[in-house]
Amino acid sequence: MPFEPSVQAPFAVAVDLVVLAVHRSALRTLVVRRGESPDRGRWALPGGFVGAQEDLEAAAARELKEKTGLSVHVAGNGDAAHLEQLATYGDPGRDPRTRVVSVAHLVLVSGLGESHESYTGVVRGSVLGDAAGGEPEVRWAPVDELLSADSEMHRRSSPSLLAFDHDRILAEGVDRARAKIEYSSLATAFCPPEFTVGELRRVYEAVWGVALDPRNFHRKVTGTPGFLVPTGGTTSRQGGRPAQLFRAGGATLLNPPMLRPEA
Amino acid sequence: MPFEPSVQAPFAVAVDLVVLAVHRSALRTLVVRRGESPDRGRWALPGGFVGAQEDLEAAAARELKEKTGLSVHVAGNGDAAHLEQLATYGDPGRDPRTRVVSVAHLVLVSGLGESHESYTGVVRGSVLGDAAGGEPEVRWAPVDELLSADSEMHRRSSPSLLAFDHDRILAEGVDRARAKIEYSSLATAFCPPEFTVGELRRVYEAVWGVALDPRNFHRKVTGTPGFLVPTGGTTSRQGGRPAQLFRAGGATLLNPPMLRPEA
DNA sequence: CCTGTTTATCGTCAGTGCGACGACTAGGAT
DNA sequence: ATCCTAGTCGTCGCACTGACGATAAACAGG
Repeated sequence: MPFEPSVQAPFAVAVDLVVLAVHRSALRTLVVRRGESPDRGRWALPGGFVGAQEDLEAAAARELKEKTGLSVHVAGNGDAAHLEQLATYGDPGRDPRTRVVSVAHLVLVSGLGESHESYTGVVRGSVLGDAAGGEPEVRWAPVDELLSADSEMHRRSSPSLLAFDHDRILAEGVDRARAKIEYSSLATAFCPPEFTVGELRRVYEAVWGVALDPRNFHRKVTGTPGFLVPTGGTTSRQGGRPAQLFRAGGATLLNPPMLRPEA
Repeated sequence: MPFEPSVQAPFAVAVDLVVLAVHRSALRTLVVRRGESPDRGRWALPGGFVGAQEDLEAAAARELKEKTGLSVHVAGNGDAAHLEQLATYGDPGRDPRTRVVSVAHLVLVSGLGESHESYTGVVRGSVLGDAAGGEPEVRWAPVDELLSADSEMHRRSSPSLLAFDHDRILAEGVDRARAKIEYSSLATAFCPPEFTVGELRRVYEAVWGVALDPRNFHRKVTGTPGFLVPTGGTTSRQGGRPAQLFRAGGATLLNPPMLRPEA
């Protein structure tokens, strides 16, 4: 009994965003407090419905722009964020209202400005007033909190912190980021245009949640051709001995990869 | 001007399948000849629309069952095929009829039975009669042909062999498979339940399109704990000295990975 | 039976890359 | 001056890989 294609359900198609940044040695993600009816008041990943003539990637970029003001150069090493498709979630019943198929996207933004004020400012400064009138509540939540709450949910079967199936989406987005900085130069997307080896190392440490040996890390990244190009300048914004500044090089794939400590 | 969610277009949601197998030292994919109006007569990836209350993965498994008769153990090392989500394609205009968002899936099936008859039989034997009445034309096409035709398309701007944007979907599916057998034990999904080291090596050679040193390959796979489990039996179905038979072990991630020759 | 062919399996050896860690450098703070 | 912090250069041993020799166990054909 083959499925009959002429009977088609009314599908809604949405995009959800896992926006990741490293701030104060923590991997953080952007969450918004829901003002709408299902899961009202819970935190959720930013997202929205796809327009009738809108490309999926364009919808994701538009949502990002609305929520953070950031532009994306898709797969481009420009001044903007990195955006890529993550996975699609379409369980019937994941949204109690109607059948919603949501295409999740992963966004990596530069977040090394350590001042908390200017950091949240990148969100505050550009959120357009939503239909509800007031500014939506937006937060850079440490991923650890959200995910450990998730595993705690498994133990005590308490409801998760995030609405819908957004825990799972976040977990898979974080997994993807953790895996991808291993074999690509994507970690530089978390850094400002110019950065030091130490700053890049702190990105890896925050994303992986491990400590890396500064000497071996330095040898590895400076020894991989095309990964980093020195700009000539130095900075001492971290204290200690001034460090060389680098830009991201042309290489996107790291071969051999950056090894993540196992344990 | 934020996008207004209340205005929602009529989306159709479909699944497309990149079904890969290794047969006669070639990586092949399952294509069906279209009998419907757009691109009628062209080859296309198998696929179909998602049911109103149907999960995406369930829809993919159903389509696979209808087209090949194969069952899937999702992420299970059982007797059946491997299925995983690949990516979602939603460009407006990718289907001239209506807005179709298609969730592509990757399926790896065991195909080492070298008899061509029994091999196509796995398709023939179980295709349910489609609405059109006759049996749909189904073919295991070597991936090289389809993709080289694709690159030829770029040179001479001739229309591609596959309908819609299925060249791109196939290319990304093949890329995923090529990348994934590098750091996971997924290559065993191309093999029957019991197989020899040489058979596994020929899978790698077919998927990557390279020649591997039999001695180093043997050392590598037998030296990785949890990758292969000897069953005790031997076989000489390949001619030459009889080889030990193995089953896939519990390990799913290979660490260190199987290295793909660069050049 | 002997020989060539095919495939499987075991070893050897040199080169590469990584983890562990010592040593030195160049700034700021006290 | 002395500590403290962070960056940078070296060294050593180990693990793994690539190249390749050698042996083993089947079959085909003379």
